[in-house]
Amino acid sequence: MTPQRQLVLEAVTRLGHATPEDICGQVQETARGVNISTVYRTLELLEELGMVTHTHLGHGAPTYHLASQADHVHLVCRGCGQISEVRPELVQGLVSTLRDELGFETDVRHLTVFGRCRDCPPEARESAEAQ
Amino acid sequence: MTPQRQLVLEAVTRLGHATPEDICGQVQETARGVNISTVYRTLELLEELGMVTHTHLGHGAPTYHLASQADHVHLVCRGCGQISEVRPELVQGLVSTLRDELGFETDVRHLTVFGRCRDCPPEARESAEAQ
DNA sequence: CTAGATGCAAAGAGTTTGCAGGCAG
DNA sequence: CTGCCTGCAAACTCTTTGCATCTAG
Repeated sequence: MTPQRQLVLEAVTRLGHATPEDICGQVQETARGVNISTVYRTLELLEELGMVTHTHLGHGAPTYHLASQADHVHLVCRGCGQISEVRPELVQGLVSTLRDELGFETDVRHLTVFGRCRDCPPEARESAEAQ
Repeated sequence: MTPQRQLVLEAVTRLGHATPEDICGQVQETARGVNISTVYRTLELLEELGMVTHTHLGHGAPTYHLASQADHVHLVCRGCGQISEVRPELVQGLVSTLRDELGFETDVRHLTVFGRCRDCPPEARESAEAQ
């Protein structure tokens, strides 16, 4: 566990929902010389170790979470782009169904549901282009 | 509706689950000169018109479907990379819960669930790297 | 003639890789 | 000394954009 790795882990902890670039920026506030490729390599490593996970909240870069803080499902509103985290219990039904009917084990922490939130009219044209 | 657009639409129809590059290849079997940027522009247009939709089945390029054929949910196995389509009824519970509790309208056609299929042991290291 | 559509090439994000140098065991 | 880790630069994939040309109305 080198200083750089420590810093990446701290950045993920502090930021939550952070892209590799966000993380790199945060790390560089402490250690200016750290390279983005080190961040990518470290994230890959931390993910293999099961310490962080990522999910895709739109078309751009993925976002990283501490695995221990990742126990929730993401809702992304295509109207306003708002991202909410909801209790994993809300998808327990789905998870059970998939397990019972198909033997499929869902990775709940990676699950992202796209749609439209209460405040965004169904017709509104994509303002945030969340995909 | 130009010939190129017609061809893109036909390609999406024929291929299903196709990336822009796949589609471009298919189109070029009929009209050699068609450019990938035309494919991108056309897909964007067709999507605005509600004729096609896309979803993300992994870390790479998105895949496109005819909107009329897209009424299913995708399951992606992180072990073997297999993609299955399941009846949207399996997620009705989730959709209803999100609507009733949060007023959130789920876009079922865009939903992709990652996990591990019956045949892939939970421990197996990512062989297909589907994210 | 005019507007929109196309092909091409270049630019842009995001990510990965090869390599030389550095540091710890 | 050896191996892992790092920074840097280049390469790569996927996507978008600017521009000149073409074509249908």
